[in-house]
Amino acid sequence: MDSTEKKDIVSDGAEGRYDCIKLENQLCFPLYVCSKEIVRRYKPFLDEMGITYTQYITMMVLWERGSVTVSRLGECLYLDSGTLTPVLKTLEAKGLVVRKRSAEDERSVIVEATEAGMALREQAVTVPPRMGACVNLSQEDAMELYRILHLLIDNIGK
Amino acid sequence: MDSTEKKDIVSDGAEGRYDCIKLENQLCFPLYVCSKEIVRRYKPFLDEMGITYTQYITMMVLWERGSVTVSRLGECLYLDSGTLTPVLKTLEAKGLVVRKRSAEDERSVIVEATEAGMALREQAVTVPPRMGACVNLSQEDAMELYRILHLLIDNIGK
DNA sequence: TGAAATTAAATTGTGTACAATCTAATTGTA
DNA sequence: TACAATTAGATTGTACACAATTTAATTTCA
Repeated sequence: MDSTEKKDIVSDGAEGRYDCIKLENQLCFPLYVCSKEIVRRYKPFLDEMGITYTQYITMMVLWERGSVTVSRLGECLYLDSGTLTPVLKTLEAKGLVVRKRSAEDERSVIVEATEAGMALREQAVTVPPRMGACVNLSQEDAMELYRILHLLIDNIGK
Repeated sequence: MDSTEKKDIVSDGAEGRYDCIKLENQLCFPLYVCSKEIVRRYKPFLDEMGITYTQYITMMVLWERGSVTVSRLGECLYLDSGTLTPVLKTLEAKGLVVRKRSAEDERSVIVEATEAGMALREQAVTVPPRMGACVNLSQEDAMELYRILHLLIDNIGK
């Protein structure tokens, strides 16, 4: 059984030819699934805050940096204006951010958190501990994952 | 400098309180970025085939399994009918798949690749080698990443 | 057996993502 | 200094992704 199985893997040319496009042999697919599913897990916590995941990471940048231009925001989040413009309009409609044209360069739009936006930070700090429990990776695996993902991001950026 | 820096990290209470919601301390964010950016890298290759990433992974399941129901497809791809129905209609319009109601259970819809859909497999096998070059991870890191992502998927599924 | 519960897809509505294009402001340079 | 090139955002169009709801078929079980 062992030897025939081994033989199969090597000799089965018909199977081997398409191995590289099997779902289970992809690296991209589990990446895509993990991203999607973890964002989905965030939803109940973010619902409490009345924002979506994209809005959440946008607020993270504003909490950390105060005010930033749309283009800087795009660099931080790997998103373009086609995505950010509607997200920022939504956040503005919710009263969490304000947008204003830069005085020095009228092309740029400066975004910053309002008082309500900054206040949301207090609810936000309760999210990671609760998420961590549900991700449930060992410290070593989490660090390894972190390291490799950032390596990958650097490589993709070329 | 070293000691003051160390002291800062420990003593700066104002910063420390919000560390957990800094973008750089997230695990989910690089996951989200990697997924997005890698899918974007696939685009030129998939454009040659005339399909999108979601359509590509759908075809992978069909190439591998022959015919499957929409719900089985959803289990494989972690997608629901709200996403799959329009994707499958598009693939059908392109002549790559056919959909038919199951005879045994009229609720189920069976999807399978057409001849044109199966033929596309020949172009598909050229994609992973070309993508691999652009991802550029060591064999060890790729395997580690694969392992941890699947661990994560298992954990999230609870 | 027949009504209630369950299941499978489809539909609807909201919110991203991103390519491509457009407009307006700024910069570079001949 | 005009004018071409660049840059910043916004807009448009296409394609997911998912929650919630709906419809139709099948199962359960009182």
